[in-house]
Amino acid sequence: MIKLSANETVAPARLDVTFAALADPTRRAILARLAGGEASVMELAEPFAMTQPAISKHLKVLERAGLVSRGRDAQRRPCRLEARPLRDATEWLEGYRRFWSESFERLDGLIDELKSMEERDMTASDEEPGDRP
Amino acid sequence: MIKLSANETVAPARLDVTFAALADPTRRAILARLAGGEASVMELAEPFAMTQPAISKHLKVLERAGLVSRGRDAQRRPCRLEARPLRDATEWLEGYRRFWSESFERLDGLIDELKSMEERDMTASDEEPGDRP
DNA sequence: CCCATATATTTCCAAACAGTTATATAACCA
DNA sequence: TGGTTATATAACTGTTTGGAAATATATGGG
Repeated sequence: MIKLSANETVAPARLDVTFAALADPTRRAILARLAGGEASVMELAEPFAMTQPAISKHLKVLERAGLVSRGRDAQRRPCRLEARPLRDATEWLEGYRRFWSESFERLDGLIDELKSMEERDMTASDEEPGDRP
Repeated sequence: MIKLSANETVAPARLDVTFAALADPTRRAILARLAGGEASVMELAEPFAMTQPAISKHLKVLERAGLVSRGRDAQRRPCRLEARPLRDATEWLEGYRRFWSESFERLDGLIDELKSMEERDMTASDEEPGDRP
């Protein structure tokens, strides 16, 4: 099993907003776009058949979820990907890896070993009862 | 980068319902409970300050998302965890690993190598433009 | 058959959501 | 200053969601 110590858990409310933010294809596409670098609201809105205020709303959702941060460049408010909540979500999902990974034992062993090599800076927080398998 | 071939992508609509299902703490707690084995609706409802129909609704959401399947045991409808959508969600998130994993290169190399050892049986499907970073 | 148990369905409500249009703010430029 | 561009906010609308309450269905046991 992947061992996640107490201070590596994520507040359930944050997972709520993270998963909710990811549950929309427009927002996932925005994240995908931002994975290629910063972009302005206009640039982000361009591929979509949607008005600019709608995109601004989506960005606010992403911002509230901590998935996007914004700067200031003249009248532009460039958006940047903030992947930290994605890591938290991934780690929550990793708790279920054994249910679908056939070579879970080996894979987990290696991931676990490598995890310990990374420096981690997670904030401690509580978890609803049994939110971890 | 983690290489995901075309037939390993997941239909965006499925990610929609998967992430939406995961965006609720009650449903995540139900999944956590099912990670310990099958359970009836009554057993699942017991820890919550919520009526049985509410739990049945949550189960229907999880079922529509493919996260839960159900059997029949007399008047009980035991629920079982189906982790396949969790794998799909995890794999989508893996596409962003390089944005938060410091030792991404090494870790990715190993995961990728191990991935190729697992037998995969994914259905081919399209993806919205740019839904992958 | 009647009854109890387990679960599902229906109806209703309030809140949240995703989108629109119209308007406001903010920063630059001439 | 006034105009233009970029973005945000407001007000409105239709749809979805999470929950309660009541009722219906299904299964097994006397």
